[in-house]
Amino acid sequence: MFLIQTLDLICGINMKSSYYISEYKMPLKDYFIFGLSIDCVVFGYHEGEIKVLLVQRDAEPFKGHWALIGDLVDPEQNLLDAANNVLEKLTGLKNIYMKQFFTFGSVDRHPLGRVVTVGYFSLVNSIDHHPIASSWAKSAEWFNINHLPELAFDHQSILTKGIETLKNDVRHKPTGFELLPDKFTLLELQLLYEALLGYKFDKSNFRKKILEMNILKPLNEVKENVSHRPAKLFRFDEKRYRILEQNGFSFEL
Amino acid sequence: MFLIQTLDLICGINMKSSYYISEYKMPLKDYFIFGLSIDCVVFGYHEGEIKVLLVQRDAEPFKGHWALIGDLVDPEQNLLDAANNVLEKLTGLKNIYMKQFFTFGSVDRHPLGRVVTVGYFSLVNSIDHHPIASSWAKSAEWFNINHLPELAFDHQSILTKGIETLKNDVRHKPTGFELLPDKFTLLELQLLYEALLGYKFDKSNFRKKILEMNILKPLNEVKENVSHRPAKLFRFDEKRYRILEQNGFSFEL
DNA sequence: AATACTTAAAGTAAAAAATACTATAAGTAT
DNA sequence: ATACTTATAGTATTTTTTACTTTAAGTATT
Repeated sequence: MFLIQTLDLICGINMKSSYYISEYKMPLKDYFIFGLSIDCVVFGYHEGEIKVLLVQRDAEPFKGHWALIGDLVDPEQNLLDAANNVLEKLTGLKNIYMKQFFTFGSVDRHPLGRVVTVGYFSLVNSIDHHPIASSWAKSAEWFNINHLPELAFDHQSILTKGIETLKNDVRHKPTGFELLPDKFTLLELQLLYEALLGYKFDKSNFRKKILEMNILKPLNEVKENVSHRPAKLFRFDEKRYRILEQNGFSFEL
Repeated sequence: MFLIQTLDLICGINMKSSYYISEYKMPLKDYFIFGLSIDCVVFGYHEGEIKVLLVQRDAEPFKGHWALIGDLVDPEQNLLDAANNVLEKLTGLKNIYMKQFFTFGSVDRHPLGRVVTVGYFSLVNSIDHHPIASSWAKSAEWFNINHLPELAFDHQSILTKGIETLKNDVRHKPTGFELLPDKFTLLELQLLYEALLGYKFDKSNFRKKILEMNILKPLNEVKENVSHRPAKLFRFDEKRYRILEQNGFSFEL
């Protein structure tokens, strides 16, 4: 499948300029020296705060610094598969919401050579799972996105861009639901959106607005073990949302 | 700067697992065989239609098919520089609005090997400039985005994603201005947005809305050579927009 | 020079939506 | 039984959006 070994041969029969515009400065195979990695911004939500999962490096360079979870991509692996693998290895979680948000490719960003990294973010509701078992990281921790430590490599800019993308998505798509447990109350939803957007909603109006959208499926259950009137539980109705979306509905809060 | 030649040496002294999580299946250097390319979706606007610039391939594979403009990235070149180069080589245009929108990395997407491509889109107002001079393309043409020919490689999906991103951006950011000449009338702006969004605005209300945003600078000039009352010309005031944006203003049409 | 025609630009009333606030219901804890 | 907490429904006011009307300012024609 990979023809790189025969590239020079191909070039020999004048394929050099047949694929692309450039007059190449060097043999075609010298263009095939990029490394590709995934860096994953894992968001969680706990007690009114948006968190991000970081691991502490136990090896040089940047020993002791915190970093995003990431890994080199195997040349036979698709990007999204690689991203899912990275997350699964660290947290054991599968089938998590994942979204590619930006690709970082500064020439100098990595000491090993020209490593281009694709940034993904994922939204996780079970903030407890993070069994760390890695040869290069000694611990993993959730950090409030407003109180971050110093990060390794260019992970600060990756994280910043990831946060920016999340905050932007949240305003126009029902993104946040992935951060809540499957069943949630309207107040829990409101508090999440307040944390994400950074401002308060009027309780009554928030309820009205979100219910009128018709994207929540009411369950015949109520919150248990609360010392006050228990609230009804809802579930996000993704199917319905997709239908509404196709008919021109747009989610706005 | 590039340490790839010495990677195996490094691996020899047990750096293998110090950067990343994985226990690698093969020598580290075998991960550095990716090619990286840029594919650029060039949007234009002419007589009420949104257009995209395509070139026709004059070489196998996909000879005769239309394709996005693109090229391999030089290992010593930053991504955005590479994207700007691609555009400049084909159109001669510099300092064009460019935005990275998605990275495509299917294992099988390219016959030369594992080539990951970063998708950019650009917005161009001078739809006339496209002096084609290339060894692999015989012509360049603007296509209405609703009437596209069959495309080479996976360019159909890249283009689709690019169009989707543009249409999405347009609703929440003042993106479209780059498609108009520097000075424009309110009706011209309205017609552009109608083409981009696919529905009509009430003229009077559109004017009111956009002027109240305070992101247009009125000029002391009017449209010339028209056979009716000439409209005032405006210019997009990007500086002002940035300030408003930081204060929480969000562009919505 | 008067008239017709086209588009610009301003204004206005009705409808809809967002907002702020009030009242009541349904549960737990003491 | 009473106090307390949160859920849930409702309503009146303000603001925004929408649909429509009127007037102004230019060109082209007769």
